[in-house]
Amino acid sequence: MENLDQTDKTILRILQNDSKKTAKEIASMLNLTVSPVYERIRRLENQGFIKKYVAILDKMRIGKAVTVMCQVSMRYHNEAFIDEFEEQIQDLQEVQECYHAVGQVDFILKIHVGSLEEYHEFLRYKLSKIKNIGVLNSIFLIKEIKQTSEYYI
Amino acid sequence: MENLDQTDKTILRILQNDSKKTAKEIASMLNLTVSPVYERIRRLENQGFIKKYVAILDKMRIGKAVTVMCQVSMRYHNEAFIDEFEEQIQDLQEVQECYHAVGQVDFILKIHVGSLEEYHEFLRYKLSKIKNIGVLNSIFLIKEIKQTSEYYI
DNA sequence: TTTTTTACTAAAGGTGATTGTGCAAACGTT
DNA sequence: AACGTTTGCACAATCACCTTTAGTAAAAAA
Repeated sequence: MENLDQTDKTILRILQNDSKKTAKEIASMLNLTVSPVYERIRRLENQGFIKKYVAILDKMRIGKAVTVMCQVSMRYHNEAFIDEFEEQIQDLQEVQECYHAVGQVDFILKIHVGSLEEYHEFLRYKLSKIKNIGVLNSIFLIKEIKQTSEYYI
Repeated sequence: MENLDQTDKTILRILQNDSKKTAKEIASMLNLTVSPVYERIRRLENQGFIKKYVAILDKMRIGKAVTVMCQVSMRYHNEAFIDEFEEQIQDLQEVQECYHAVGQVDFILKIHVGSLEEYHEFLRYKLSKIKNIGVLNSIFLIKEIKQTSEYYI
């Protein structure tokens, strides 16, 4: 019940790369009929293996030419400040990802903006407004070597 | 032709969060009928704004409990070594993302594995096998504050 | 004004999603 | 070995939506 067999894994691999594939197409790739494939997909959804289906946009096409990994360290590490930081990050549209890290930095943020000017404004008028930020370190990503949402299973 | 109007942007925002939404549902959200919505979606696909549709898995559910940002600097910065690195990264299943950076480090990798043990093996038997790697710095991500594939448009 | 473009509504045919039934193989138990 | 249970699959039928086409209206350009 809990485990994924090889067929499940193959279905997940296919859907991670193209969720528009029909149950029919997947079935013929697996030498099955539609219904077992359909049932498996529904089970994978209901059991939470598949979290959601999304469209992936071309970031250059929509004018997000600049990607930055922003490393943030807090000045003081008390719970209230941390909570406040995490809350405020949610509302920043430029922040696509934010993680609490362990090591040299406290947080790592992935930022998408249209230009260096926009990034400057993001830093100056949004990120810097959050209290208690100590060190702030920007690493600009100038080329995508590999970029996927797929997990290997 | 080239630009996105407000309707396009709303459609893209909806599809970035749930690509299973039907044209019918989107149409009713926008107070439109089905065909203009459908035509716009097809146009957004054909013009490359929408790159693909994917299923997003729950990484904990599929046993990828450990996420690491791995910062790599090369020993020598000649083109051949760089190209070789970029090629070999493609084949590493644990690497979900890899970017060429500018600043203190040369590359940033996002790694997903099931355990610290697995990460150790990844470093030892896969990443370290790549020639010319100098500094290698692992930052463990212990909590997702924000995690999406959506671009704000 | 005329032409062209753009975005829309409406309707219809094709296709896939969805569901139910039944079969067959595998497994566990007696 | 025989029986019951479970699991996974095939088949078929219905339903909903996708997809396309044709036609209309409004706005922009000539």
